[in-house]
Amino acid sequence: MTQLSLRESKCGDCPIRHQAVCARCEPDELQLLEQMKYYRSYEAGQQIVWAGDEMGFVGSVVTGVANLSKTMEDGRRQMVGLLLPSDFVGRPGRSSSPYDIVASSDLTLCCFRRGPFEALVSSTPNVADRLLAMTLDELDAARNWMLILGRKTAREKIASLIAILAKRESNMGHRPAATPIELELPLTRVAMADYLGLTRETVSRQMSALKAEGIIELASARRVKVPNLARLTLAAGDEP
Amino acid sequence: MTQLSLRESKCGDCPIRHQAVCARCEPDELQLLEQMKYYRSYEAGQQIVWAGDEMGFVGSVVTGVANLSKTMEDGRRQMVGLLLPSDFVGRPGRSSSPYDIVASSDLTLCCFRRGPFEALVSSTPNVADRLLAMTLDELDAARNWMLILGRKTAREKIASLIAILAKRESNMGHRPAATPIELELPLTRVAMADYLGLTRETVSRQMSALKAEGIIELASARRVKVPNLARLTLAAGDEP
DNA sequence: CGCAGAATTGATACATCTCAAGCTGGGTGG
DNA sequence: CCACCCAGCTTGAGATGTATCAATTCTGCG
Repeated sequence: MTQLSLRESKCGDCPIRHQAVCARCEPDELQLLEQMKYYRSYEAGQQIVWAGDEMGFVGSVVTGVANLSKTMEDGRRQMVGLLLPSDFVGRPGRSSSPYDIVASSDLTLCCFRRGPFEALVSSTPNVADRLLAMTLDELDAARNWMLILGRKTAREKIASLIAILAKRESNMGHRPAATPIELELPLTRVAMADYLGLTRETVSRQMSALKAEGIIELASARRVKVPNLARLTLAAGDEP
Repeated sequence: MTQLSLRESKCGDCPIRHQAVCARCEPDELQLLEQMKYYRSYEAGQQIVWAGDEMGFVGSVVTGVANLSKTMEDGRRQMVGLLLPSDFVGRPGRSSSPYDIVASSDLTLCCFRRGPFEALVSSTPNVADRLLAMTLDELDAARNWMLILGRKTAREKIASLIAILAKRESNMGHRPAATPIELELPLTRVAMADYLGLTRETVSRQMSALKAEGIIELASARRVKVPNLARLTLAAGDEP
């Protein structure tokens, strides 16, 4: 972890430099952030914040995957946010999180103490603008997710989730559209169930069904290959 | 409509002056908005924007209720936003809406052309800040809604929706907590079904069930009385 | 009064959940 | 090196909640 902090101490080298909340910053603004920032690391499965807890910082996911979830008293849980590298954690203007935040995989956050960061947002339109744009994007994502939760079948839900991850994966590598895509699921079956409003058993069954149809291939439970993204998108109930 | 426009032409008299995107504006800023703004009126059921359409304006709901929804090719529809007075419509930085926008009731919008509004957002931190705060609130609402869609039973879903509307209603009137609340549902049964990811028949049955249990009373299909908000909240699966 | 849209109610079908058993793969200790 | 274990995953059989299909019954309104 210390190693990581050292390696990534220069914002210029940061892997999320051009997607995160700092994306539009000019060199002088970046320097302000550089002075404020510090890294935190978490292991897969580790709880970062409990719903209702005080949360003294905000930050960006640098590497790894985290998730936001809500839990009912009787234990039913719904994931409400999936945070991939460059996504923002925490809310300026509020000191506690209404969600549980958990590291789905090993995770590194680039953090800022809340007070100083809020001051920076007020004084730096390039940060405020980027934060607004990111929040609006998240709202769009949440609304697409609502369509999945409310109206799609279990099969379509699974296909939708894999398609989302596959698209993110294929954008990273700038591949041509028709190439097969391979990816490692950053979620357990239970986490997938919590994402999609299903049970673990239904997730398993639908994964097996998609595999039997040749829409996905499974090297292991977590390693998925998508030979044809268009077919997967079709199975997800989305127009290509 | 013309009458309405005239009546509401002064921002100082506007019913949503202190909740909408203009809430934090100083008098001089308000004057800028005052010059830019214009009203649009829609009748109940009227389509405001089709998904994918060009949308040259943004605005605030002044009176009435609108909804955002997504529709799949086979006709399945999921509502993804319920816009009540003071809520913001449209997204700065994007010229088309990814959602259908429909007036659920007779509706008045306070509109701004997109270009000038975006310029104003850049130059007026009081507007930008308020817009960020409103967007973050909408994101929270969307995430609560995701819990409803993904994990609640039909009965809990109906109770949740009525509770949301009842709370909004009771906040308006500043009543003491224990008073019975009466409200007019701003949605048809079909719209409720689209909100909750159910069918109209299931909505009807669960409404009847809640009525039979005395958790709600129905003067007509649309007029609901909640004798005891705590009981309704309990039926919604939320902690009081 | 009578019509049309909205809402309710009933009977049945089906997708997903629930409960219960196995399976698999990777780590650990004898 | 093998036996065991455990968490994660898969599969099966039956229960159940919601959708679907099909009548009615309301309700507001011309």
